[in-house]
Amino acid sequence: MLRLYDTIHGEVRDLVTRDPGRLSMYVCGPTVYDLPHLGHGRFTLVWDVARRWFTFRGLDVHFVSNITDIDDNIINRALREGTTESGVAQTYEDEWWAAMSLIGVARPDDVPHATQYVPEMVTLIESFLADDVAYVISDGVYFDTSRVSDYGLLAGQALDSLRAGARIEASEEKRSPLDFALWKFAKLGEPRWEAAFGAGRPGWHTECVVMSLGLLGNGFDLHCGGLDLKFPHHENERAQAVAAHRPFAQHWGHNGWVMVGDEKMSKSLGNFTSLTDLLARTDARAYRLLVIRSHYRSPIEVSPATIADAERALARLDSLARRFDLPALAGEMLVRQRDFDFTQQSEVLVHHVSELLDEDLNTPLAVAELFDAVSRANTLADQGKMTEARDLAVAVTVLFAALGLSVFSAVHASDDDDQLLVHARDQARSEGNWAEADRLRDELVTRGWIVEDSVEGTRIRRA
RNA sequence: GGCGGCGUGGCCGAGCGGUUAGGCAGGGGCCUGCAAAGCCCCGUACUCCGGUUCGAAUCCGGACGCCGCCUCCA
Repeated sequence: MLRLYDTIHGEVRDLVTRDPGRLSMYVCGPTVYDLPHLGHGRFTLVWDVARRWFTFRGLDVHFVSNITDIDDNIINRALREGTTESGVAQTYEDEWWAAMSLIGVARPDDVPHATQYVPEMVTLIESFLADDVAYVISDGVYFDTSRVSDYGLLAGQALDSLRAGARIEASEEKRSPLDFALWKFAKLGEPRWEAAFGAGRPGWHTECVVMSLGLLGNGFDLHCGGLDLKFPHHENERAQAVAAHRPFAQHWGHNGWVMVGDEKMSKSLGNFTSLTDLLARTDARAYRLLVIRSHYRSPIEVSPATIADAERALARLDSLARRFDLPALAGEMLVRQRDFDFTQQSEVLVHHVSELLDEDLNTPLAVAELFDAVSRANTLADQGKMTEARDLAVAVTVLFAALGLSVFSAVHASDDDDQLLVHARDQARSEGNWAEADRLRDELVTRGWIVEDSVEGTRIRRA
């Protein structure tokens, strides 16, 4: 049984699915008004890993993640740059998918865009107004949080204590500081959708509840996002579902922050690194390895040092693939356990790792187990037990692939001149002409290769 | 003010009462023509103070320090 920490209950619980064998999963996606940063990178990696693991274990996962393509930040950016909102959204959505592709995050099964769901949102807001769960003030339509008796469930706080701590908001018209905008009336020149209660645009919290329920239906299984969405975003989604008398997500997952030094990386602190920048100068797999080396609910430290550490660890995995000449797995492809035949020894490894990952996605322990298996595979190979060694190495790469980490021999295309040098070196070595062999190695190194000898002859890979 | 989390060896990072986490870096050795890759050995950590226990990094109490949420944020 797969188990996962649930935010509402505050404990690891069985991940019970609405339909046997099928998992419906919604992850709050980005608002596309800027380049993705490392925090986006982490949450997409964490839930991509979850999706992949659940899939590996045999679940038929329906994975939905939205794009918020209308929002104040988008409007502001369009104003500042003298372009259109849709232009801004398109630009940064393109950047988003480019980064996702580089980082190996598989495309969701459905990618709803907020602007495509406005009529459904209007209908929902109308029903709230009819039920007096929502009210209109000068700048928009607001949700009356006092109408949801268990408001604060996700935050683990009662309405009263939340209200006591709430800071003063700009609008004095709101019945409570906690009430949130369902709809913002359009000011002059702003994008607008017509509605009986006044032309405008939807609020963020309304978008996600409409899209998740719209695509996954009542009582879908799992709703995920970064820890900072727990409150108020997810709470407000939930409140709307409650007010609409629709069963909502049965299980909630939240991932931890990306830290810079001792501070959370965030837009408001301005201490963020764009994912796009990182990927331009680093093997994207290193970031995935860095992410899965710690638990998804823990904060992670991202710095040049921790990235470099992960890159070197990755090199160890790649050298295993190189040693056994293993094919690359993962990428867009989601691997499934049932598609592989494991030998008895490998089966033991798969079993151990599965136990760790099935229990709240304990990727750090799983990774430790896998690195341990790397050593064992190399030891077996050193002892000449190549068949056993290779079986274990294959299992390691399959399991990493199940986490979306593609392990491969990073041999990039070498041109004919390089190959001539390699052959010449093999020739020199077979003749015991060490001086010439060393000279040829130096030349290959100058050309940007790392040279390794093996029983099969000289092998080169990119430095 | 309310709620939650954290403090582990040079660094990252697990651990949920007793056993080697793992990675990276460092030292020694093996292998190798020399390297590289790989293998073996080594470090003996848990903020502090009490308590429970045969035994605590792990449970309880307290202190100190740090972080986050309650506002847009992944």
